[in-house]
Amino acid sequence: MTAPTHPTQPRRSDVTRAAILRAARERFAADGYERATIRAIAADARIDPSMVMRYYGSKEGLFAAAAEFDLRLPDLTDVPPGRFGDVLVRHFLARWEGDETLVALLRAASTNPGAAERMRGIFADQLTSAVATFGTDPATTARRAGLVASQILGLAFTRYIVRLPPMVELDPEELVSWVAPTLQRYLTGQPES
Amino acid sequence: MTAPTHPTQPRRSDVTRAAILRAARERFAADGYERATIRAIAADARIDPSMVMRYYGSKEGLFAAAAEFDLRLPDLTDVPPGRFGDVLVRHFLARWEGDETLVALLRAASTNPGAAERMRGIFADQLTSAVATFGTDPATTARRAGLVASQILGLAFTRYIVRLPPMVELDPEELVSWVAPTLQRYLTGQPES
DNA sequence: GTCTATAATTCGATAGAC
DNA sequence: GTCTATCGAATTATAGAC
Repeated sequence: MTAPTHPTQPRRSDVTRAAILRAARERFAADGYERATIRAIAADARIDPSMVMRYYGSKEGLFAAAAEFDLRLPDLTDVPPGRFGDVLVRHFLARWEGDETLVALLRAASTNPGAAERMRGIFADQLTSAVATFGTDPATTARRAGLVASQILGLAFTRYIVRLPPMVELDPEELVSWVAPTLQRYLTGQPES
Repeated sequence: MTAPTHPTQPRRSDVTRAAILRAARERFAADGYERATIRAIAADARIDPSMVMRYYGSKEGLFAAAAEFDLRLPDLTDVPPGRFGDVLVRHFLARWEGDETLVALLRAASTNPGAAERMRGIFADQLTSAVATFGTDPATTARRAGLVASQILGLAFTRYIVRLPPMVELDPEELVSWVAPTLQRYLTGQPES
């Protein structure tokens, strides 16, 4: 382990590691866990396949590193209660289109137990925490977060994975206007009698 | 091709074929397309792996046969317009829990292009037809069907695939009471202004 | 740090005996 | 119709030279 001459000067290995991670996210997002091969990822990153093993130990290890993800949910305490749904849909749409990591995680979660576990962690921890910040009955917090997750993941699944034509063609503003009321009710409403 | 002595007496091969299909649905539902192997399916069905190839030609052919699915959507013309959402959620929940074929299709659709194509067919054809039976503006029919699909598939994805705890623990009646109004608005409502 | 060579599996698919 | 034997390809992972 030789220290770099300057802390701001990345070592060569850091550049390689970053290139591997970027290629891995692309492949996992496009092909899913099983079909994405270390060889293909290495080819994309223009490095030798053995480097992937050297840096990440195994395919599982590589996926774990590549699928690190933070929803970066906004603090809802600053948002008018009536606009929770609107803010959340917009946030998720932007987060989704700007970072393919979550698509990779979504695809992999269907077949890879580790990916499913991470998915549960992200939506059970990060989303539940965000829902808990405003004054919801604690007894219903997890349930509300789960319902929000069901609509958000269903949106992503139909739009980015299955690519259902009407869901692909909807522009973001229309999508927001349809889905925001759903999330709003899951977050602050009551089930129908 | 020798005809059976009685039409009601299935040939031996029919029994074998049915056993293969049942095992295939189980494996595809549990493991997804790539991890489900012909060898494992054959072992479950207590037959030789080569039989699978003989009857279905290839792994793709086997999946195509195993993932045949009909949503069996009820005729909505007999349903009071205000209860469309309620009827649909109940129908989907029952259909989902009673037949693992759709779970197999859902898992496989994440990574297998053919499965995704079939998924698009099912939800773009069968569901859109059902939505079109009542007097919706034809211009919005496909969109409404797509939105319904997003919530229905998100429900299935979180409950049966990722197994998000709050979504697994919700009993069917609670689920219906939360999700029915969502579908109702997607089917008959307008987006928020 | 990087690459070559290869081990060790596993899979889909085929050929052919019975 | 059923099974044995096996091919050929692809994969993850390892060992070790440079």
